[in-house]
Amino acid sequence: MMKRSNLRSENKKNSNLKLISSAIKNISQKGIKETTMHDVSHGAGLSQGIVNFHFKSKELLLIETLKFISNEYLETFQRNIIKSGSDPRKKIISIINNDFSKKICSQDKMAVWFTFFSEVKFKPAYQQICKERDLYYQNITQNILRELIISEKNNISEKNISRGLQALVMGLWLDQLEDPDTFSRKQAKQICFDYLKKNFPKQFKNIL
Amino acid sequence: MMKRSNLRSENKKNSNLKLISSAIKNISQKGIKETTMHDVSHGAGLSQGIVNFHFKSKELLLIETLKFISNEYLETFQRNIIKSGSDPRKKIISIINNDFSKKICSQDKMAVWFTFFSEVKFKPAYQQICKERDLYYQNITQNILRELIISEKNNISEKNISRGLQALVMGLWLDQLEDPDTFSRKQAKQICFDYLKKNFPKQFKNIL
DNA sequence: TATCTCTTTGAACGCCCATTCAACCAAATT
DNA sequence: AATTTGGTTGAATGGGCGTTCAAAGAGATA
Repeated sequence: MMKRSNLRSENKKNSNLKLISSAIKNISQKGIKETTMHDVSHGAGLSQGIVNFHFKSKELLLIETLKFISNEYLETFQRNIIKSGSDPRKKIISIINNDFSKKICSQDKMAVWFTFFSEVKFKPAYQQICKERDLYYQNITQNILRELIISEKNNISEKNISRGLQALVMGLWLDQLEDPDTFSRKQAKQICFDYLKKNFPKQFKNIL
Repeated sequence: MMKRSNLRSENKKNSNLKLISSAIKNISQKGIKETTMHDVSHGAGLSQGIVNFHFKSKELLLIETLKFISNEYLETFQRNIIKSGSDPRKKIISIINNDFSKKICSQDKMAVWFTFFSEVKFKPAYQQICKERDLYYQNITQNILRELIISEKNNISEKNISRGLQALVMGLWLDQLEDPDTFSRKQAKQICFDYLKKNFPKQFKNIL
């Protein structure tokens, strides 16, 4: 089982990755529909028919591409939470820092995300991937916020505040797309921090 | 000048409107790229070449369609503010009520909005229309929030809170798309009201 | 009624692009 | 070295769709 020919499978993985990277780049510059198979394969330094060989069809390539950026997001998300220890305040701050990090909140990535979002309604496969990522985010966040609510001893709705925070992040991401000139990641973060501060004044008074 | 043949110009207007309505319906069900000229014209009860006659090209039809829903939004937005008098609290509440009204925050409309949003980066014409709408919203909202900040006597950033509120609304709209089953307009409104309450506790304590 | 103008029709055209596939090449296996 | 397996190429195919346009229809004008 573990015995796999080396060079070949490495090359295959490489080609897969190059094709997905090329897809991301092209989608971020032109959108899904004006990205052709030729664009993707040549962007990866390969030739015409290769995408169909590796992914069967354009649609399946797109699904793999969405999975890829979704996983990439979740990985840094998890890594950052683990790094921040057990203090719920630090955990939620690390989530926001991650959401507006240079790597995650770049114009290209946002363009790709929202391109896929806009198709979610018509493509069950996309919806599933997005929903999974959302649920994961929501569960983690909601647990952290629950701890904060208990410590703060206020009676706000855990569901509403976590949904609100997630929506706030998404809305600010969208600003990045619509208004790249006046958008600043720093300001976006501050807006999220203010949201936390107003909801948990005691706990965040001195650290934000 | 005012003398215009009656039946003809009426029919023309009618056809225009029918085509735009058909475009909205089709886009909300399939997205822009899978909506064909045939879909649009036949959805309007007309035939193949007619869109090109009225709008020159598919792209120009799309631009007119975006203008149409943008105007529709702005009209109810303005009407609602005027109706709510001069109390800034009532004005901001009416904005939120409008944003999550059945007419504005429907699945179809949201699907169309986000379909266009996702193309904003590649289509200057779309960006202009969206940006204009955004700026209008932002100006009005910011003025209202300024009044609230003064009354409340707190020193929060007028820019940040207005940007935050707008992002919150957009993010909640997006929930409607991604998660239509668990989304509720009532809950979305409540999340926005909570946002106001936390920022202006004195003024909203007893009315939300 | 006859003529002119505006609108509508739908077949025909041509481009674009995803997909296919025979031929080729390189790596693994024997 | 010979054979098998797997990856790559790029020309050819075929379907879909935006656009064009000649012809017809309907309203205005005289």
